Amino acid sequence: MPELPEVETIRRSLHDLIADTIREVALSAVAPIRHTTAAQLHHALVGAQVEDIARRGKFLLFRLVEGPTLILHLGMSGRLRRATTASPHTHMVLQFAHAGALHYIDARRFGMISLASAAQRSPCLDHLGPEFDDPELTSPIWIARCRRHPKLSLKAALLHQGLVAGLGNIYVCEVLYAAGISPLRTIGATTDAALARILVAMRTVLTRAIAQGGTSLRDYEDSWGRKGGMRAHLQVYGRKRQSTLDGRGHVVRVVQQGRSTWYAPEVQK
DNA sequence: GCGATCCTGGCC
DNA sequence: GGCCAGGATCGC
Repeated sequence: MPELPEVETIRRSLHDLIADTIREVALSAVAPIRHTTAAQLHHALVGAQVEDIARRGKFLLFRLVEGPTLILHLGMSGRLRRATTASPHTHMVLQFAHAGALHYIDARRFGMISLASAAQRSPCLDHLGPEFDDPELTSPIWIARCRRHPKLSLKAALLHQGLVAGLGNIYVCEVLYAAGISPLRTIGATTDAALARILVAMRTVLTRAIAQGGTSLRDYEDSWGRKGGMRAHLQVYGRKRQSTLDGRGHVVRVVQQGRSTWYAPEVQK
């Protein structure tokens, strides 16, 4: 469900947990734990103080004052909620000394709960590309990274977390609309100038989406249950047989790699 | 590269 | 009943 702007919004909604201490950890029998065990999670988390909460791509990182980092990915349906009553899909509850309970809820269980060693090495994070706002991601470096994947469609390339971390289905469609380039075009058939436009569009769209608190289509909310406002600004995503929001084209849906792509052929070449 | 697969739920 | 869903991984 959540892409980078939604995960970033959730991260910001957890600010009051920093410096708080985890009193208890409860894990469901089917919690999507990866690369670690329930026992290791208990050992690492109970009694631990939160140093800070960071984000890497779509991953949330709870850095602890001592010990490893708790890594959460929300998959398609994952969410974090302040709550007192567990739902059937609550897989982890962190009970904090001051802030109360934080519930990790994930009906489809595509998300993951993991630990990174103190050295910050993690199989989850190792292959991620740069952050969209990394100042070292200059236009020439971006173009060079793209050129490693000449056969990939732009849709597939931007979804690939190893190229740049954090984009998902909504924002790939929106970025390519903002750049005026077809999602079906391959990188090999895309000019340097067009790739540079994509980098600019990515930064513009994601920055705006974060400012809007993310996109709430169905059930996305931050940890306090607040919805995001970006949906009202989407140009193409989900607008089947409608015009684009700005009225410059009409939106069609095609399927790439088994996933819906929304774009406006008159505007995106 | 691409499709299948992991899951549950909502909607037509 | 079938199709669709903010994702990522693992096989040909």
